[in-house]
Amino acid sequence: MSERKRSGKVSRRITAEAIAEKLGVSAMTVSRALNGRPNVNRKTREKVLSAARKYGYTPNHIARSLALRKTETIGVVVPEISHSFFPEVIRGIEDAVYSAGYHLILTSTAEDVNREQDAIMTLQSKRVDGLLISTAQTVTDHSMYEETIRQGVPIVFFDRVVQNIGATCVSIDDEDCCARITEHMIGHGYHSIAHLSGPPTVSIGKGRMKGYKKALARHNMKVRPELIVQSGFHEKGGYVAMERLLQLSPRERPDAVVAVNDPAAFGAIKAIQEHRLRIPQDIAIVGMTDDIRAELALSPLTTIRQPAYEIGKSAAEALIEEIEERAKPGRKIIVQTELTVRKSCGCV
Amino acid sequence: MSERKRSGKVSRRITAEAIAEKLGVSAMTVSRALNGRPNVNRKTREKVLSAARKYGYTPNHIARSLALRKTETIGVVVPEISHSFFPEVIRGIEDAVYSAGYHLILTSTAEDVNREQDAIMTLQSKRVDGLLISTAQTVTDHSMYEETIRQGVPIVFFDRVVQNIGATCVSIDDEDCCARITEHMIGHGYHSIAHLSGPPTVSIGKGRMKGYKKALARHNMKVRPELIVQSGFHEKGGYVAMERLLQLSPRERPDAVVAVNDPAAFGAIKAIQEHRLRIPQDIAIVGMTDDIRAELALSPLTTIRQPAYEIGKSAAEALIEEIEERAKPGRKIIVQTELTVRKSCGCV
DNA sequence: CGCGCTTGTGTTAGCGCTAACATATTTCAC
DNA sequence: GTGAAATATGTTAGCGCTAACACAAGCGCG
Repeated sequence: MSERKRSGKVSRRITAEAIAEKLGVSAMTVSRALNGRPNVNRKTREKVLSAARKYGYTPNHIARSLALRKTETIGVVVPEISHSFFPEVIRGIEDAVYSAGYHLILTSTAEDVNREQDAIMTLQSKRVDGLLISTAQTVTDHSMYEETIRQGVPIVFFDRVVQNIGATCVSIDDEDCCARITEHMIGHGYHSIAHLSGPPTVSIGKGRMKGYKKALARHNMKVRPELIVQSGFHEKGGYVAMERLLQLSPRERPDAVVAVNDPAAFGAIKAIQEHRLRIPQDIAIVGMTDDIRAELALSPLTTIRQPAYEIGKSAAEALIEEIEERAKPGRKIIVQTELTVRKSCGCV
Repeated sequence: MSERKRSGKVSRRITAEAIAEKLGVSAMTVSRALNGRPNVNRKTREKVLSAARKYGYTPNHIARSLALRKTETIGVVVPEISHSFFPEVIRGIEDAVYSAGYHLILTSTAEDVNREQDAIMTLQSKRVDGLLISTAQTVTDHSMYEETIRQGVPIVFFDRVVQNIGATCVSIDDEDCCARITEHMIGHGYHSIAHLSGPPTVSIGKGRMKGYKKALARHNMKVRPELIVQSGFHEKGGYVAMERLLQLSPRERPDAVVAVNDPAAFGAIKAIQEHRLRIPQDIAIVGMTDDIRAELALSPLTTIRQPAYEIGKSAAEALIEEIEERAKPGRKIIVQTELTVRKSCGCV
């Protein structure tokens, strides 16, 4: 029990062992008292607790994690944090995680595959007990996810999910959503409905495209390939894609647009307005997500409300269940959505 | 070197020591090779690296942290994550932290003092190397911050800062900002300018109030107490506060409103519209923050752009400098702002 | 009154890593 | 070729905690 420290910088922090020494008990007794384990005399426990308070003891979670081989921390990997969707998801995650006594290491990948790989690696180094991932747009190789799971670290995907590798996925039913909102447009009597689509590499992009086509098919409407333009998930892409649609001759031009999400819709709205067309009279448009800006838009955007908070919360809860082995991985959890009708679709 | 594990659950993960054994070298050599330290034979280093790759070795950062007494992790405490300001700040933090090789544990307090205390405690338990804090609205007792600093954990406050306890603060010049935008209103010729104020317990609330009064004073305008209503930082408070102002008799009623931030302004706008008053003709209004919704509002909101990303980035950079002892704590870092003129003030 | 049982506590060792020191090997000047 | 410096590697111990086992004392019970 050497009193020397190796580095000059002496840690001011008191350890459980130091408290033990002061009280003339063993470190183990202190540990037991502090963690509320049984088999500690009431008197002893009180002595320990009051000493801990007195000396400002903060348990060293790092040492604890090393000894117990668990960190009570989960890693979150999101593609971005700027827009309203992910913060809201994170809020849901935070709440669930907090009440289960876990913590949250947040990494964002800026939609970059390399950064995502990097993030997953370092989160593993930090020995997170599990991972919550929404994939970057360009990810196509899933081997790292599989490897992570094989190493015993459960993953729950949310929103942008990866099916078929045995991990639990939490998302909305993209296909159904998009079909519903497309049918809403069909119900309005539009007959030339365009789709600004997401990248086909991402589950959401694929699912929504499928829903769009399905809705058309159900009403015997032809899919016109020139009316499907890939916009991606961001405003800028929506703008560019819409510009492209507006180049079509007036006869070919769509009278309605189903955008893959709200930000893309905002971009499209900007393009439509620049062409001095009216929404919804000249071109109606709807989005999906319910971005906080949707209500404020010049022509308030009809959209599918995607309950970001609930997605985050259920994903976190599912992950913690799997970490604590109270549930098996590989579940599909669908979060309910609802159509939020405003004006951009042509309703009142 | 017992081969038995205590728990049934055997860790599949390979350790540096296991690699050492396989290669017939010592654990130390492996450690040196992996960490790029000098004094390792080139051949040996390559052997180690390729073995590490081959066996899928992930360094155990927990053990490393324990040995080195540093975690390369910083704790972030924010009051909320839903609105556009904090996500943007976090993005700035994330970028700075990522490029310095640190990581980020995020906690949000929901504006609750107890949750904040709790968060700081557990972050300390996790032995974060430093803390980035934006205080909850209701915090008045600063002893925990001081205690944390005394324990050797640097804190950098951002946005909602705590002065005079020796910690570095990163914020905008609240007083100056609010004075500028108030003077902008005075320049428009409004002579009955109200202020929706933040809570006086928070640096921002105090500073902006001061700026508002200063601007009036500079132009020999009287401060009329009935025109100062506390709204807090959120939409709802803005709405309620504005309702109160609208109860005033037409003679006393303000012709312009300076809101403490954009969300409060949005609440106020809602109240104004419900009273069928026009913005800016009947009542002009300005905010501060530049919320993403500001541009989209019916009468696009004139505001002071508060560079959230830069605030996050400089705060994180400052903290890391202090952690690495390249800078001393107690600095005041002011981030520049700019007036963003739109329509709600009466311009154009 | 000796047996097992419960309760309280201590001891030992190990989680996986790395600093500091110790030792072996090579390099090279003169 | 010899001593000193430079390079490469090993050994020991410790970061702060806790599981597993060991042990001591007090308990009731037939």
